[in-house]
Formats: sequence, C-alpha cells, structure tokens
Amino acid sequence: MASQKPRLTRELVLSAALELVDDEGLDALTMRRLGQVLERDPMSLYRYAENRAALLDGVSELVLNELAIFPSDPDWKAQLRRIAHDLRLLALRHPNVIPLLVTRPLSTPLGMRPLGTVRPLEQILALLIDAGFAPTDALHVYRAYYGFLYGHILNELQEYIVDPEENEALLRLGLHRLPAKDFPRLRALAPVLADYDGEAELDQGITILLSGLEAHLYRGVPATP
Amino acid sequence: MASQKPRLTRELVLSAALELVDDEGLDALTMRRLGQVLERDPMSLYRYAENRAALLDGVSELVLNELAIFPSDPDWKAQLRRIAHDLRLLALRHPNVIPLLVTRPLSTPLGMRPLGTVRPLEQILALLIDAGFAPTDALHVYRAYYGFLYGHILNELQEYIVDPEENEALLRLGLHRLPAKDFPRLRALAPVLADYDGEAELDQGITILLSGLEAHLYRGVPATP
DNA sequence: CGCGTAAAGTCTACATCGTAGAGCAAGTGT
DNA sequence: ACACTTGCTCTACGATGTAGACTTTACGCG
Repeated sequence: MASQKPRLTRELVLSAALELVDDEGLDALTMRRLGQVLERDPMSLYRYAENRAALLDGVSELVLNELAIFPSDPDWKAQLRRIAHDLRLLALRHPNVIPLLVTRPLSTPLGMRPLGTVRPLEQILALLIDAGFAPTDALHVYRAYYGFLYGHILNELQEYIVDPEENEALLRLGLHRLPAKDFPRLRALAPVLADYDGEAELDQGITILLSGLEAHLYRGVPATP
Repeated sequence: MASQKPRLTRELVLSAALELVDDEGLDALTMRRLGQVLERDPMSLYRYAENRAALLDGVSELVLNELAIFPSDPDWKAQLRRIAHDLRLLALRHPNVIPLLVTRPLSTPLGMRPLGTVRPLEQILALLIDAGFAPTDALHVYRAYYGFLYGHILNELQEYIVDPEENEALLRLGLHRLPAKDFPRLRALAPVLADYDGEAELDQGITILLSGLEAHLYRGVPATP
C-alpha cells in the first residue's frame, strides 16, 4: 500500500500548503483540504499553526525565504537591482501568494510579523547603511525602493495572463468588452498591452529610481565603482 | 415605529457595504451582516450583486469613484502629483478597502473589471497623450507612476497605526519583540519609524519619479511652464 | 377599478468552513 | 511497569455563501 505516513513537521505542513496555493489558489487552502493532502485529520494541523491566519503567515514566510540578500555587498545599487529582479521572478513563480505578501502586513504591526517577512527589511537596511548611508536616509531609500518594487510586481501580475498562447486573444477579448466610447485609448493600446516586457520595464524603473535617489539624497555615497 | 424600509438600490447596498467595511473591516462584510444593517433578508442582496465577490468589486468601484481626474489639464506633472495625493488621502480614508483595490485585479483580466476601476487608467492615458506623449510612452509612464503610487500607499498603510496616541508605544512594543541580535538596525530606527510623514515622502518620491521619467523619455514633452 | 405580470423580498435548506474540547495512541524517561 | 508528554483523531457547533421555491409588493393596461 501507499507510503506510511511520516511524522508531520512545520516545514512539511507549510510546504504542502504552499504547493496547494501555487496549484489551486489561495481559496483552495482550507484546513480540511490541507489535511487531506497530508492524509491527516485537519485538526492535526493546529499543532503546527495556531490559526488559518498563522498558516498563511507561514506560507508568506516560506516564500520570502526564497529571496537571497547579501547585505555585505558594497555595490548597493547592483545589489538592489539584483534583488528586484529576484523578487520579480519569485512573484512569477508564486503569483497566488502575492496577495498574502501584500495584504497581511496591513493588518499586522511590524513587530508582530513572522520574522522571515521582516528580515529582508533589516538586511536591506544593513546593505544601505554599510554602503555609507545614514540610517535615516537608508530608511527613506528602502521605502522608495520597496514601494516601487511592490508596485511594479502588482502591476505586472495584473496584466499577466496565465496561458501564454491565448494571451493576446484573451486580452483583446477582455478589452473588447469595454465600451468603445468611454475607453478609446485603452482599446487602442491593446496590441501594446499584449506584449508586456516586465523585466525590461522593471529594470528601467529601477534605473530611474536609483539615479534619482542618488541625485536627491545626501552625497558621499559612492556610485558603482 | 422606525423608518419604513425604503426600496433598496444598488447604490444603497454598496454604500452600506462600504460603511461596514470602513467601520469594522473586510471580514465584517458578510451577506448576513449587511442584510441586517439594511433590515432585509440577506438573500435580497443578490438582486444587486451576483456574488459576494461582485459586491466587493462594487465597493472598490465606489471608492475609486471618489477620485477625481481631469484629463484635459495640460500640466500633466502637476495633475499626476495632485492625483497621487488625492489617492493617498482616499487610502487613508478607507484603509480597509485597499486590500480589495490591490488584490481583486490580480484575479480579474483587464476587460472584465468593474468599469469604475478601469476608468482611472483610461483617464490618465488621456491626460498623458493629450500632453504630447506617444501612446506607448504614455502607457510606460502610467505603469511606472501607478506602480510607485500603489507601492507607496501599501508602504504607508503598513506603518500606519490607528491610534495616534499609542502610536509610538505600539511601535516600540512591536519592535521590542524582535530579537535584538538579528534586527539591530531596525530596532535602532524605532524613533524614526514612529514619526513617518507619508505626505512628504510621497511628494519627494513623485518628484524623483517624474523628473526621472522626463529625463529618460522622449523629449518634446513640455515641462511645467 | 381590477387584475395579471413582473420585480422585490423572504424562507428554508444545504454544503462547507474554522475551530473548541475531549479523547486515543504511541513513544519516552525513570 | 508506570506515569507523562506529544502527536493525532473524533465529534460537534456556529457561521458563512448561496440555490430554489415561495410570498409579497408595485405597476401597467384593459
């Protein structure tokens, strides 16, 4: 017969949860469904997460842990750029998790968030401070940077259609529903919308932002050598 | 006795829904609860919204309608700046709705969104194109702009604590929970985090972004006279 | 006026959800 | 061999979204 059930662990539970979310969306992640995937009674899950909410937090944490940050890199601009691209890829890998990443912190004060979700903040602060920024400026840079980054990801995911074949078709079909009178420019842009290069767009945006930050902020921070 | 129940309308239902969300959060918006507020059977709501999801969309739409955009203003930079501040205030007025605004489009292709939520896009495109941008560039500008804007709002709302008195206390209390070894910079920044001026931060960000865009994009677009 | 039809609102019922609380089963230290 | 802890299961409860049949109200037209 099938595999003898191995002992459950938090990691096991969370990664099963993540898989479920990746495959079938956030709503599919119910206690009962997850229990079923793990061949356990739903109630057993409460050993490894207090709530469903805590479970969601755990999934966020798990995903964010996929993001590598090297706070000791002296080339802060390159590092920020790389992180941005990494996070973008992460988002494309786990699009269904993004709502969690974006939404849960809104109802959780900084100090009570899962540590894994606060760590990137600390590490980027470290990166910037080590690169010569005053702590306060580092915070400002972080805010502008992360704000822009999350904004871009949300933007891109909004326009992202899963099936790359029907991509254009779906888009046009969608746009076709808009009243021509009220949405002329949008409809006219349909072809452009259809081939959206998120990577390039992000990269340009980061460039603009970084050079802008550099210009407007305190001097004395080394540019890329 | 009390008011004779007036006939229900979509507007009535939606604004009651919005009020409920504003007052008690998204989770409080259940069919039953809303029915109770309107002194109607929960089932009657289905005349005015197909689903709970559709109801949520309606609320998004209602909120976004509070945002005024004047696409004919020739001073696009000033207009974008003003819209940014307006949207920020809107977000602070309806913080509980923001998760909706940000999350629902992720699961709804452009063409199937409530018209009210697509209109800002159209109008900003109009604004930019009328100001002299090529349509494609207008789209790029829009993306960078709206991305940054939403990013900022999410950022600010994350750090926003409802009770302005306990503000600092709560923040410190929260940060106090973080292990000192792992989060030294973040903890050191507690005082700075406590007095966050979202308006200023947004304004600077917009400045950086707009001048950056202007510099990197096709010339021939008039700067503010 | 009245009556037939459509619209608005209600009632009942069901599947599904999160989770409390009591209990069972296997391992562990003494 | 025995008490305890730890992992897991069972049963049960209240709440939710919503389908489908029903009743009530409003209204146009003879």
